[in-house]
Order: sequence, then C-alpha cells, then structure tokens
Amino acid sequence: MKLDRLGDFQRTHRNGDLRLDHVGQTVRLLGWCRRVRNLGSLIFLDLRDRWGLVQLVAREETADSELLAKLKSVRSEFVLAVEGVVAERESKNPNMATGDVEIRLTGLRILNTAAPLPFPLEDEGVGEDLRLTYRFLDLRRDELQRNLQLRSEAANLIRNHFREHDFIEIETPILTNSTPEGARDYLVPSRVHPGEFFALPQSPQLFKQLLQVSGFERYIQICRCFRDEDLRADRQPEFTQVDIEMSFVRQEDVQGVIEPLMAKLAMVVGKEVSAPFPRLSYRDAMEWYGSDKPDLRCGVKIQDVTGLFTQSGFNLFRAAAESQGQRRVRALWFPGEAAGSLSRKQLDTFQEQAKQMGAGGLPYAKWGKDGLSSSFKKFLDPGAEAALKGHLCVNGEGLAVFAVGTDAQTSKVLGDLRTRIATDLSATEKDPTLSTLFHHKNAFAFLWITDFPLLEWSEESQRFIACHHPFTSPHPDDLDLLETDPGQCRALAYDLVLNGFEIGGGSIRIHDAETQGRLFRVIGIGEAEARTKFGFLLDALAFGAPPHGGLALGLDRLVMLLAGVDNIREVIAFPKTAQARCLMTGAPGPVDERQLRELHLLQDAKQTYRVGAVFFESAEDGLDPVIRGELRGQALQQIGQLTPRQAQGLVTLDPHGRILDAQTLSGPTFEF
RNA sequence: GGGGUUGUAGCUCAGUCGGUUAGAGUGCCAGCCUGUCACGCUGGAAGUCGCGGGUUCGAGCCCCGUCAGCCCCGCCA
Repeated sequence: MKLDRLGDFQRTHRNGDLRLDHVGQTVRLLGWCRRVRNLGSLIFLDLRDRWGLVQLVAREETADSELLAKLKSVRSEFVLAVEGVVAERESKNPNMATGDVEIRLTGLRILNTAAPLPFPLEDEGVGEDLRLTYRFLDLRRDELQRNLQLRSEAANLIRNHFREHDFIEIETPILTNSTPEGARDYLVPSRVHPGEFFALPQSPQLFKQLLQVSGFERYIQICRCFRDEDLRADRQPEFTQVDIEMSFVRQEDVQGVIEPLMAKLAMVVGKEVSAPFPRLSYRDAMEWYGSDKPDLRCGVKIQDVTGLFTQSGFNLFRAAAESQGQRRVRALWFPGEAAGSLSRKQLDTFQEQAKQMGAGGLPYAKWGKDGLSSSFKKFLDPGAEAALKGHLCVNGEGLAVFAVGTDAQTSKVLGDLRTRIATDLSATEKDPTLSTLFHHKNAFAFLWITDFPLLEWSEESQRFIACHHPFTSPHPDDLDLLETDPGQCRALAYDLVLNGFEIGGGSIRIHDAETQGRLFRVIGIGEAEARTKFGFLLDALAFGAPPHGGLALGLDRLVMLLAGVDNIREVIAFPKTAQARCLMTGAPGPVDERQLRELHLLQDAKQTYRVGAVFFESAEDGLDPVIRGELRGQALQQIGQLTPRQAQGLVTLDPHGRILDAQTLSGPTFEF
C-alpha cells in the first residue's frame, strides 16, 4: 500500500478532549485505528492517541469517493492523520468520554499500515510470554499506559517533594566495585585492566554516605540498582530505588520526611492515609504477625497457646510445652461462619502450604455448625476445649490453626497462613464479621518496622553477617553487646511496610571509623580486607563524617501497590522474565569471541592464522603418529609449492572443525 | 538448586476410557449491509497438539527427558 506523508500536518486537538463544545470546528487528529466498523455505505472508525479515543465517521453519499476507498482499506492499528468536522452524534455512547461527538471525515492520510497483531489489545488474559515478546504492542494497552503514566507522576511527585525539603539530586556511578557482603553482583569486565571487573551497584549505599561526608547533608537520587538473584513477582534483576541520605538526623527525622511523601503518593490514587504511621518493633512484628513485613489490613494476630498443653495427651504439643521455651505452640484464630465452614479440601490446601513453609502438618480446630472438628480432637476433652476457647477468645464459629516448633519455624508458617487464609476468607465475602479482621483490600496500611537485629548467625559462612548492611549503626543501648552477644544487638534500622510488602528500608549509619572497624571485625572482615575493600570509607569516616542516615524506597514495588496490581512487571516498561531474560530482545545473548578476547575472558590459545590452503588432518584417536607426520609433511610440501599469496599456513582441524593447531609458513598473520 | 503449575489454529480455550478426517469462540481474508461503538449476516483459509525419545496395532491423551512462561521455597547485606 502506498503510504501518505505526514508533511506539514499538525494535530489541533487530542482525541480524548473533544466534546460538544467543539461541534462545528474543523479538527486535525493523529493516532492509531483501534477498530473499523464498516456498515456498507457508512463507516465508523475509532481513532486512539495517548489521551483518548474518538469516533470518526464517513458516509458514502457525502464523502469523497477517493477518501472512502482509502478508508475502506484501513485496518486495526493503522497509523492515521485525519481531518474532519466535529458533529453531535445521532446515537450517543455514554461509555465513551467523547461519546457525544464524532468526526465527519474530510481528509485521511494513511501514515503507516499494520500487520494483524499477534494478540488483541483489548483482551485480558493473554499469555505473558507473548505480551513480553511483543512488549511494544503490550504497552499500547490502556492498563500499561495508565501504569506508566502513574509511575511518571509518582517519580515527579517524589522529586518535587524532596526538592521542597531542600534535598539535592546527585548521580553516582553505575560502574563501581563489587562488595563482599550482600547479593550477587552483575559484573562488567574491564578491557583496560585484564582480569579486573566493575560491578553494577546493588545500591549506591557507600556513595551516598560519602556525599554526607562531603557536606551535602540531604541527598536524593532515583537510581537503577542491580542484583543477580533469583526473581519473584515483586523482584526484578534491575530495579529502581528512591535513594536518600541525610546528615545530623535520628531515625525519626528520616521517617518524618518519608511519611508525608507517602500520604501524597496515596492521594494520587485516591487513598487517605494519616501520619505518623504505626511503629512496630521487629520482635513484636514477628511475635504477632510472624513477619517483618506484616500486612496490617489483616487484624488477626498470632497467639501463644503453649501453656495450655503442659498436661495434654497430644505429644506433639506437650513436648513443645516441656521444651522450656525452645519450641512453642502458636495459633491463629479466624472467627466467623466462613472460617467455621471451610471444607476439608480447603484445609488441605492450607496444610500443603504449611508444609511448603517447612511445617510437618497443620493441626487445626474448627468450630462450625456441628460443633468442634479438629485434627487432634481426641486429645481435646471438654475441659481442654474450654480452655482453648477461653484463651483464643472463641465465641462462635471459626477456625484455629496451629504451628509448633521454634519461633522462626512457627513464625514462618503462621505468618504466611495469616494473610493467605484471611485473603481466601475475605474473597468469599459471606461473613460481615470478617471486615473487622480483614479490612477491605483497597486500604493502604503503612507501618514502620524498627529495632531490627544488627547481625545474624550464618550457618553457611559460620560467622555473623549484617542483617541490613555492614554500615548500619548498632543501637546505642546495645553497643556493649557487639562483641559479647552479637546476635542480641539491635540496629538503628527501619523498614517501611505497605500491605505486606517491604517498600523501603534504611538505617542510621556508623559515622566513626572506630565503630566501623569494630563491626567489620565482628563480621569477620579483617583489617587487611577492610582496608582493601573499604579503605576509602574508613578514611572518609576519619575526616569529619557527620552523623547520618537515610533510606531507600523501592519505586517499582511502590508503584505496583499504587497501581493496585500484583506484579512488578506491570509497572516496568521492559521487564525481564522470572529467568531474568528479556523476551523481546532475547538478552542476555552470546557475544563475539573477539569481544571476549578483548575483555580477557577468553585466552588467545586458539589464535590461528590465515591460510591460502587448508589441509584437513584427522585428529581422531588411533591415527598412527608416523602417518600423521607423513601427512603433515606432504601438506607442507604441497603448500610450499603454491604461490605465497595462495599459501600462507597450515591449519589442523579436528573432526568437528575445531582448530587444534596452526602454523605460519609465510605472509601476515591473521586472527580468526 | 528444589517444588508446583501451564503449553492444542494468530489469540483465548475445549478435547470423554488411548481409537474415524483434532473442535469452539474470536481474530484474519472475501462478499453483503445507512447509526455502529464487542456492529450484524454469509462464506473461506488457517494446526510441528512446545520439543525429543519411549510404550502401543494405534498417542493431543500414558511413561521418560527437555525447553519456555508463571507462582513459591532456598536466595534477595
């Protein structure tokens, strides 16, 4: 098809803006054809641009015949420039913003055609692999257009917020050093320095601290970070952090800057949230919610019922009760009819989940229409049942599930089931009493988790490692524990949590070289290594580093929650799959051997020479060396008789065509 | 590294106990159609049942392996 040129055509309006006010005006519009509805001698066409949709119309009896013919050739997603007169519709469409008007076509330019799309833009539920392969088409869809628009607005709002608070935006290097702690790095080989590597930043942590030493006092950057770890629905190998750092602050000051920002961001999507947000210590969060990122929309708390089973015939529970706190029995109580009438099958799926989280099974007690049913009913005599009901505050139908084990084990199981069961129950929406337990899912429940442990014992490395990062300040009250009982030492670290997602984390940093040295020692980084890896930091701390602290927000996750979607890929223009591949570009991909050699990733051992004649010599085992020698001799002789331009070397190939040996006879060498 | 799940027409899916020529809707192509907006009507084309083995007289279906998407555990200072 012959295409028209854009020429000097200029749009006069955005498609979505046209209203009855514009009736009678001649307008020029640009966009994509969403769909043609050809009724014979009456043709409708919806034209889409970034701002909306408007209906075009042409009538056989009134329209120019050339225009009409051209219009009939238009298919979905053709790119058009049109001219027409805005008119009130005969039959209006209340579902469309521009549904009162239509454009009577007077001119049409087909700027480009479009092959039939590999998937329809309107449908939900198109396979995600297909969407990612044709991401540029996927991004035409309303939802992604909205999500990326929202992301842009959020980023702008964030920048403005910090600018209003006198923060300065500073860029830090993408090519930096690998650090010994933390996630796996993405490495970038250095061409200039053989055998040495840059690492892409997991975060600009050290740079932002150094900027405090430099006196910038309030720093912000919206920056890309990279971690080469396995992915999840809310994790990508490259992601965007809102990175901030402040001097002369306590953690309350950092939180005080973030909270109003969150309120503003929530406002963008019509949510009211009030600051200050609740603060919960790590310890309490684990005790009540079994998670360091609890979803507070669910009010159900974990309860300790260990004490009820000291005399129980149920060995599993009694053994825990007799373990003197090593192991405990903990429970979740979900009141209401919906919970009390859960089927055996549903309980089985919860049990499967519990097993996946490391539990042996899922003991339960359910009070339903027919009274008690329980996996350990035979150990629940009327007295024990009454005690259990009293302890859990059971006054009606409902479900209690139990976990037994160490705090870490039971927290993991119950922390997961808490929200999983609550979500399932609220999905049924049969039971009004649930609303008090699981607030409707549109709420935004922010909170801070504070007083994280500074260090945790790593079985794998047989040493303590930093929970947050090794620059986090110990809690001043716990400083003495650093060497005596490192596991008990709390950190001045805090996470921002929204609806069960960690959307930010930060800390007050160590700002003196001595404490930093102490911490390095505790986590097994010796003097020499500290010097090599972090010498610049230790130096900086020695030259008048101010007390400082900060935080990083996960922008992708934050926007994901603002957009109300459950997957981070929905708010990233060109995301990677769970296997960290880009289905559109195919990245990562192989590179030329020349590149590998240049980067010193491939030895030059296979280097070979240009030849005018190639003599194939079998390298299969069993070939008599004498014969091989003779063959080689013959080859050399033959080649030697050729003119130098034709014969410059001898190459030995194996049966697979791989070069085993090469020899220059004359002429210039050449790298393959 | 481990577990679960999905893979059939361009797309979304159905496909019985292993048994005839693998179907539907939609999209696409052609024709008709003056108020559609998920236009309608008629007709047509369209399949490496992810890939590779195996079992069987016979495999979309059963078995083994493998690849890819998604979810989870480990991992993610």
